[in-house]
Amino acid sequence: MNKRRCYDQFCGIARALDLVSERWTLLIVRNLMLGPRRYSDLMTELPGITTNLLAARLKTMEGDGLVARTDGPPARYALTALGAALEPVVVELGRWGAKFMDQPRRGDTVNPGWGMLSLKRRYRGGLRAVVEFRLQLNGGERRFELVFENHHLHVKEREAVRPQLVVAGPLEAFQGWLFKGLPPGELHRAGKLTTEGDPVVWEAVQVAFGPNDWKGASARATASP
Amino acid sequence: MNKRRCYDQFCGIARALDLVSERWTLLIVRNLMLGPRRYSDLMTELPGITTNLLAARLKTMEGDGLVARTDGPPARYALTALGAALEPVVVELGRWGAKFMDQPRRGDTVNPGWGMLSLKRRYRGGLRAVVEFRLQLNGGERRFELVFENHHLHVKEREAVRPQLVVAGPLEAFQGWLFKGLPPGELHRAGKLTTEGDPVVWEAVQVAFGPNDWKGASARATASP
DNA sequence: CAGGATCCGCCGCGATACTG
DNA sequence: CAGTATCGCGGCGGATCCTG
Repeated sequence: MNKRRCYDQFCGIARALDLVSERWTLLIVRNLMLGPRRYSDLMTELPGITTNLLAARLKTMEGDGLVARTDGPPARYALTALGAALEPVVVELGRWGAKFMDQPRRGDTVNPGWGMLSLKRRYRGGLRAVVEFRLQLNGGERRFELVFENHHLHVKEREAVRPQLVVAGPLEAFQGWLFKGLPPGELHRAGKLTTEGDPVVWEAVQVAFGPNDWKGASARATASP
Repeated sequence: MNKRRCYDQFCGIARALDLVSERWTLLIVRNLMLGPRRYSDLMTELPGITTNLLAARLKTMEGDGLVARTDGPPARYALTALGAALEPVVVELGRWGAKFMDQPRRGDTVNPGWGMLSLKRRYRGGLRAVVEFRLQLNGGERRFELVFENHHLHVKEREAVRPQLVVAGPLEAFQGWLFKGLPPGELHRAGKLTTEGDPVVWEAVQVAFGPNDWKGASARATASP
């Protein structure tokens, strides 16, 4: 018993897949990238997963050192340093998968948090700031902290600590700006984005996000002759 | 019939996993990254796969546009541009998996080609050259073409076209140099590496490969507080 | 009610045998 | 050489049941 399926190949890629290629594992990592979550949070934010699989995955991921369970109550699951180091893998998967993201298909579930995570691969670098996004959606609000470092963007779902800029508005306004390429000044139908804080940072944030590389060749893609 | 298992989430990561998360798929991509292969080549170079699964994977991957089958004889499978665009995903998986590559475990199969591919993530950039590596191993020789561009290293298993440098030696000598950090001048037990061509390029190649980031924090890793 | 555990049916997977 | 056919098992999905 308890012998897991593995490739038995002396290769980093195969070793990695031994640990993360089971179904749901990388999506759990994705969701935990926004911050620690409770079991029930993951159940609702991972549409389609079943309780037995979530429990099993969290157990093996904890055993492998990818996530740590902080005893509660309530118990929370968080990425360890090892699990967080999967971020480049997840980001590159998202970059590649963006080619197929023209439209939501019927039956697709949508989560604003996933869109926030996709900003990681669009950040062009060169900014240093802490920004908070407040997405208003039917009756609620979700707050994301964006920490821009020189070559990396951190995104967490939580209140930002001492943000230099707060951008607030309905979800549709953020979508229009970030994913449909509308200038923030022309978001009439979707409602407007309001900002509070340093206008210089606001300008820089708009510049810092590259285009959504829908189907286009990715910036780092290999040219294949 | 023919409805594949998918996550039904409007998220690039989930979309990508819908296409490549089945078992063996990314390892087929890995092996094809070295160049086109025949069915029987893949069978021998993917230890553990069974013929029914290889046939099934190649069929769905061809249907998804990841690989193209060139009618033979002999028929060959090659990555399409879409499939080749998975390279960053595979490379980042290998970077993460390198943390677990201290030693081959018993039962592990080893393939020098996988080691050559791992050089992609270790290339520090800044070089422009075409180099050929000739790995001598029990009774045979395998030749790899390394094309160094400013920010990217191409690796194919084939004779290099007009290489400025040829490095030849037993497999163990390459392993000692590239994976055990021995200076090429001190490879006495493993046999020596001989070079032919531009000595300036040879110097630059030795500098161009960063350390094998065994367990260490990767250069681009996210620092997690 | 949060946080799981248990049971069952199905299909993806692995092993082997067989075919053009 | 390049696959197809068949079969058993275990991972997975769906549902229900337990326990603080």
